[in-house]
Amino acid sequence: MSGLPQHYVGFFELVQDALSGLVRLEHLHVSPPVKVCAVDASYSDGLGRAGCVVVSLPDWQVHEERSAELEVLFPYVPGFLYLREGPLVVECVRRLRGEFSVLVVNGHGVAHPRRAGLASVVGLLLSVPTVGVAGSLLVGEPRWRGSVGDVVLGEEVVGRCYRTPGGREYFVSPGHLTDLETVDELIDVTGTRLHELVKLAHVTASRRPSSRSAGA
DNA sequence: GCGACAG
DNA sequence: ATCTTGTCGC
Repeated sequence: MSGLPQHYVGFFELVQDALSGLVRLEHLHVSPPVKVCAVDASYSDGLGRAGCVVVSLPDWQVHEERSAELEVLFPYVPGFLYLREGPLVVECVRRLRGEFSVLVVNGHGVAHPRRAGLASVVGLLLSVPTVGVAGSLLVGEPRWRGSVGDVVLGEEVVGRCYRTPGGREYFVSPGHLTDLETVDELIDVTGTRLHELVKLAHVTASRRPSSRSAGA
């Protein structure tokens, strides 16, 4: 019922533990104007498709879009999203030709049971700065201070949270080569619309690839 | 044993 | 995530 062979779960946990030991949370200064890349995945039948989009801030101009399709081999299991979406995301971002400062991943970074969510794993494998943006918490609890706040895990602040005018809540955590301050700076630039970057990536991931990919 | 649980 | 009609609101 778990969706993953029981005896493999422990192994995948070890892999994730090893990866989390390689995660480096260091400051990446983000100030406008800056190009960021957002990535997300979509599914149809047994096919998965990731889409990524490079957007400049604060003008929100789209500079490049790319996508990648792969057969889906893993089910979704909380805590193991990297097995399902990691390959898709990595392949998609690798197809980008242009540059970007930070990769925004739909999922958690270090706000994870083993401190290595999809955003962290992808950042490690691609050696690029990443942050994770999620619509709900996997672990930890929010400490609201108005429309923004901290995501606390034990005694440690592992991320930030913010509430949109519409009441939606989002949780942001560093993935790799970024830190809480980077997250704050990103939220400063995008306001309460950081998740809209992921939304753009989702549109790209949902759109079937045109004969030849688009770029700048 | 029971509930929680990114996408 | 994804499958879908109706419905609420600017």
